[in-house]
Amino acid sequence: MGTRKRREKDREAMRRRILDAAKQLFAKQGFDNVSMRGIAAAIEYSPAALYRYFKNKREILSVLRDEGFKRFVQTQKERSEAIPDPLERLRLSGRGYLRFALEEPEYFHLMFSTSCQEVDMEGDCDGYARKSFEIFYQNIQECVENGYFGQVSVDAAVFSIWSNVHGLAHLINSGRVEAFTDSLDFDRLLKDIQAFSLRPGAR
Amino acid sequence: MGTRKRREKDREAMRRRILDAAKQLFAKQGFDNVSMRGIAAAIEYSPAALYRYFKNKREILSVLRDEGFKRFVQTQKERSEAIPDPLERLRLSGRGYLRFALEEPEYFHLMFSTSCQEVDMEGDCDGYARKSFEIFYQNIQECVENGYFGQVSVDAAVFSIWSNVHGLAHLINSGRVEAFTDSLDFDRLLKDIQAFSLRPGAR
Amino acid sequence: MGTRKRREKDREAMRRRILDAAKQLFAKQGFDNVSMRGIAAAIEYSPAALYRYFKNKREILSVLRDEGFKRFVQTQKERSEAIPDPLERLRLSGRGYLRFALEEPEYFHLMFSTSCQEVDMEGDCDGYARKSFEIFYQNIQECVENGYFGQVSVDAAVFSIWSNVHGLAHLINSGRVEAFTDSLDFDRLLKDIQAFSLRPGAR
Amino acid sequence: MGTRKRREKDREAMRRRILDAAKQLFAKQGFDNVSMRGIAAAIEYSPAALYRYFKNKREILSVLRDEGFKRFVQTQKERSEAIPDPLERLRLSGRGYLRFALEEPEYFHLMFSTSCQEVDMEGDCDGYARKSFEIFYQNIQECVENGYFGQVSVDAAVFSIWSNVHGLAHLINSGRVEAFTDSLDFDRLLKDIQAFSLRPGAR
DNA sequence: AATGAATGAGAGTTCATTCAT
DNA sequence: AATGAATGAACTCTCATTCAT
Repeated sequence: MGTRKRREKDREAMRRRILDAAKQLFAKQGFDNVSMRGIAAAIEYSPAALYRYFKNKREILSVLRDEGFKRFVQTQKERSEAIPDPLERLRLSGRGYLRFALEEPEYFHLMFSTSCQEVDMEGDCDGYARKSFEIFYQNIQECVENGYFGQVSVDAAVFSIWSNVHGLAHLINSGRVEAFTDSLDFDRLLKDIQAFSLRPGAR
Repeated sequence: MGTRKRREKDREAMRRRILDAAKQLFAKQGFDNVSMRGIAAAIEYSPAALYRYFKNKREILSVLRDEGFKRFVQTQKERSEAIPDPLERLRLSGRGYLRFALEEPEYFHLMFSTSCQEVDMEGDCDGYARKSFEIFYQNIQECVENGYFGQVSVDAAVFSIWSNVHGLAHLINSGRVEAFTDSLDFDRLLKDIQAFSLRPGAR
Repeated sequence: MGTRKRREKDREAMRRRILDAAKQLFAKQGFDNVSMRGIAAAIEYSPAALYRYFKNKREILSVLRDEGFKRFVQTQKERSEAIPDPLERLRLSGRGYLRFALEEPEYFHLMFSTSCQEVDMEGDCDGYARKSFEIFYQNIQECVENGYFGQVSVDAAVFSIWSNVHGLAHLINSGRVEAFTDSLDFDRLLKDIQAFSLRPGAR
Repeated sequence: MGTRKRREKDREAMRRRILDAAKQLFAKQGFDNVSMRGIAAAIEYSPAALYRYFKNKREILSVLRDEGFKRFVQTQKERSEAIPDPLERLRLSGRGYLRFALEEPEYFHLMFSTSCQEVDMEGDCDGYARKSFEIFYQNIQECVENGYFGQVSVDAAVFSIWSNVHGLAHLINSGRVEAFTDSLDFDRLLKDIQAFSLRPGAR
């Protein structure tokens, strides 16, 4: 029936509205400082209405984080699959990571700014995160095996490069890069940073 | 007067006790989950007593953040002043940054994980942060000028290396390094990461 | 019209299903802990559906209590009508009272444990209760007139014997008999109690 | 210090006020239908104030029940200790039970109208109840051994007589005796009822 | 200087009930 | 006839904060 489908679509749209409002608020004020009342007010519904769509406050966060990871992995995968050169793949992957962080700062915040185990990963976050990590790890491994980074353990390279891009995303999103540079050409700066952080290692 | 001095000393001691208790609790339970009651209980005073020493809860946080920055800059300065070799200085500085992040995770969180302007920087944080940045910047500049990092703009090197150590601190503190490595020798791993991230650049 | 009748029958069947579900739940969880949602879920309908059949939650309770009384009186009547010997009739009546209390504890609670006037007796409860009392009174009167209970006013015997069985029902239902006896043969105990409470009186 | 004592007295007075208000409300409206707000309103305090004196709502009930039992046992004990004749003792005890039920209907309701195990007897209720029961049991046993009640098991006599007085208290408190008798001399009626319910048994 | 008492505000959550469909 | 959506009111309980003592 058309009605049935319509219903489902409406329901999904409502969930979306709630999630979007919550996403903004969580990122802006932190999970604890956001109240169900606040979310409800943001979408101009009654607090009780939220409970028709989500079991409780925690579930909203959980779903959001899940979404974030899913979307993130998606982009990472797409970007990396086609490229044969591991170094080029790495560059793309890094740019993807950064772009995700900058374009979806709320998701990024929700995904990475709370401790890993704190909220015990109710959804598939864990799975997605691991998947994504494995792709990344493979990528680095190829580079290391090619000798591009010189004498270095895969683990060291992995966490160093991850830290690099992760930290950069963080510094940008928290306004620290802007605050401390006079550089006018932001994109140029980013490129230079990446070039530097992926510079070849001593043989 | 002796009495006067005594009074002030007592007062300072009490402030200290409160701050210490608060810091502990913040680190253990997160800022939002610490109540004034909780702090008061920890030092076995009544909640009302706290208000003789601090205007409100926010002030406690504010002072702690301020202290965090001060202490952080202090260490950074001490470590770097004596060492003539800029690269060695950089290594020390990085280790200091990391150690601070790991030993005082809540300070670190307070200082860096909240958006720059969000918490309205009541204290001198801003000044300290700038001071610290300048020292760091100088340090990198020397390295670049020495040609150690090869062809790279100072800004790019600055933010790349900062990102590196900042991101690493973050990944460790949020449990992500632990979660994704089987490495048993954590210290070894950290050393390798630093060596890699400060590897010389192509000339 | 056949349709009309069919309609009514369906409606009645639905009311029945609701009442039965409600009764079960009331007995299991207590009146206050049963929600309309709960009742609806039990019959796999939507909460809103209940309101086509009952004005509100109170009405469900009211109807149940009414039914309880009706059924109670019915049993009392049936049991007593056929038996000519008043004492034997009394025994049967007492056993009926007790059985009702034990088999339908929530009905019993609804009927007797709330103050008489408190719940404003929307239905015919009052009438039924009175009817039932009159039968009982008659019964005792005959026994007293026969001299079975010795020298005693009808009123005294009436309230004493009523108290007896009522109190016993109460003590059993609230778990107090079980809690305070080691007797294994519960039925035997009940029989002995009745025999004792209906023992003949001094001439 | 005087101050200290004063404080404690005030505190105790406040607890008393809360308990009294709660007692009335619980008895009148049932535990579930009484809100902390309601209790607070009754004593013209803020709801939050209650939590300074009691951990939560359940604790209030628990303390009240405890008090009820303590007081009840006290009277039972006092009454029965001095009297050597077991039958006379029984009469006194029964009158005490009834008087307690009528004079403190709220306590009585709280103590006996909720299921035994339902609220899992956090306080000493259980102990008091058992103590009281044992005294009563002893009393009946003596009567039975004296042959006063004729051929009957102690258990049967115990629960029969307890039921008697318990049921009577219940019927009176719920307005059912008043509703169903025209008797003008209420005290006379009670005496007759007791005389009847404690009539000697056949040898 | 320190505290016990008190409270207003607000948290998450549930419920009986209504109404458009 | 039945339902999904929605809500206002209520619940228990916690918190930061003030104030008389």
